[in-house]
This record gives sequence, structure tokens and C-alpha cells, in this order.
Amino acid sequence: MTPIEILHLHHLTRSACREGILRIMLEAHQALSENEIKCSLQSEFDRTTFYRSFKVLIEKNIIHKIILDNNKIKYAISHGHFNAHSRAHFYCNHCKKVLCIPDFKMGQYQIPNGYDILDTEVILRGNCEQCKSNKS
Amino acid sequence: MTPIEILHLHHLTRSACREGILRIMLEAHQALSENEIKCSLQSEFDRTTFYRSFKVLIEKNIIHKIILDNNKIKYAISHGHFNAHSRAHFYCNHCKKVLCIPDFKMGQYQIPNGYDILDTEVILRGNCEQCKSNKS
DNA sequence: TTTTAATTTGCAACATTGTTGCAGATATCT
DNA sequence: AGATATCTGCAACAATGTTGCAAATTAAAA
Repeated sequence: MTPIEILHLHHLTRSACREGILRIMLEAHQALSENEIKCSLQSEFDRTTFYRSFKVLIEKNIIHKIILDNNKIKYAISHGHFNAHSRAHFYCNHCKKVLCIPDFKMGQYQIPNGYDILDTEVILRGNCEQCKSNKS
Repeated sequence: MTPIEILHLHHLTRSACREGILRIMLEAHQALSENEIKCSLQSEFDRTTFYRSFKVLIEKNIIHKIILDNNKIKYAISHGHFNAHSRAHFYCNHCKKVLCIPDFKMGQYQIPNGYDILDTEVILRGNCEQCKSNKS
């Protein structure tokens, strides 16, 4: 699917910034930070415009946000295999790469009585194959 | 354990800010934000001092940081039942309360071949019992 | 196609979370 | 008590995000 098709499908106006973000994100097969997206784009956009685009794309569940615990944020395409209610991502401690984990079985959590879980987010941290080999 | 005992056990200097943070966090039986801790403390500390205290306490795994996806951050005591490598927390969408989930069984994730997972972080989002009842 | 209406964009300002360097105040150790 | 290590406050800065307003762009209607 092209950026324009995606926007049309979700009844979103076709704007330069949204198209650009989607194009870059579809090309990259991993999650990207605001800065990585900005650098990959030819045309420049104000940061405000970026955040407004991210916001609507997230609301429509076209992309989603991943928060790593070093205060770094990345964004990734929510492909069909992702439902909006449970996500898992892998984060490489070494090269900082972030990948979506499409299929997984959720763990079992003992939440207090009467509590309802609506959605879940999992971050798996470790080393990717490349980084593991480079270190030896 | 008292704040002083905890600090001593981890070979940390007994400083006013560290003691204060630990005292408040031991009293609260939930995760707290920087602001919630600051308001509960009598004595005032510079924000820098706070963050430096958080940093050492996190390094020693006495407390840990929880990042919610609305850019809000909370800190919680890492009780013994928490190992440093896998954590789960519950977040109430309504009252914003955060609880640690002590015992749980991790899910199964299909990570690419050759990748190593060193630690995991899980956020379960939903409604706590109080908020669920209040809404009806 | 031209006009009108709705959206998007850029700028300025501000908020939160966090870090670094430096000097002065506290705590620890002998 | 004095020497040394550590902590604290201040100023400055960085990353991430939001809001209000006016100008530009896109979409819809005539």
C-alpha cells in the first residue's frame, strides 16, 4: 500500500507531511525516531507539524509509538498483524534498533481482583545478531 | 527496612534527598511521579538533586522507573520479589495509578534467530476496581 | 473552474523530563 | 579536628510534546 492509499483508506487528508512520514516508515523495516524520519525526508517540516502528523496517524492506528527507557521514542507502522491492544517490541541495547514482534503469546499476570486489562505493551531488551557477533 | 538501612546495605551515602525519596516511596504502596514525591516531602530539593538521587537508586536497583505512554514517568520501589530483568506493571487509564505486578509468567515471543533477550518490561493498561465501579 | 470552506502548516511560547559543569555545603574517615 | 569524598543548588541546555494564532494548502461546491 502506498502512503496515499493508506491516508485515503482512513479518511485522512493527503498532506505533504503525512505522506512523507508514511513513505519513510514504509521503506524502513524497523521503528524510527522523529530525527531519523526528519533526516530521511527531502522537504523540511516544523517539529510541530511532525507531532501533529504523528498524533493523527497514531489515533487512526496507522502507526504506533514505542517508548524506550532511555527516554528515546520511536515510531513504527502498525501492520495488519498488530492489533491495537497488545504489542511487543525488541530493542537492541547496542545498536538501538527496534523491531516489532508480530506474533506472540501473552504472559499470565496476577492482577488484583476486579481489575480489567484493556491493552498491553511489552519491550524485550537484548542484543541483535549483528551486535552479538561484532562484540566477539 | 528503613531508608537508612537500605542506603547502608547498598553502600550509599546517607543523604537528605535519598532518605526523603525512599521514605515517601516506602509509605506509598504504588508508583509515584517526581511531582508526587516532591509534594509529599517537607524539605525542598532542586530538580537536579532529585534526578541525581533517582539515578543512583535506579543503578542500585533499589527503585525502578516506569514509563507510561502518555509521557508520564513514575518511580517505584523494587521489592525483593522483583528481579532486575523482568518487570510488569498495571496502569489505570482512569485514575493513573500504577501498581507493580510481583509474580507473573512471561509470554512467548518469536524473536529473530540469533537474537538474545536480556530483560523485559510489561505494561498492562486498564481500569482498577475503584474506577470501574465509579463509572457505573 | 473559480469560489468557498475545511485542513494543514509554521512560528512563538510554554511544559515536562532529564543532563552537565561548576562552586559551595555536607558527610565520612583517619 | 582536618582532609577527602560526596552531595546540593544554580544556570544552562537538550529532547519530546502541546497550544494559539495567522497564513498557506487542500478539498468540496457552485
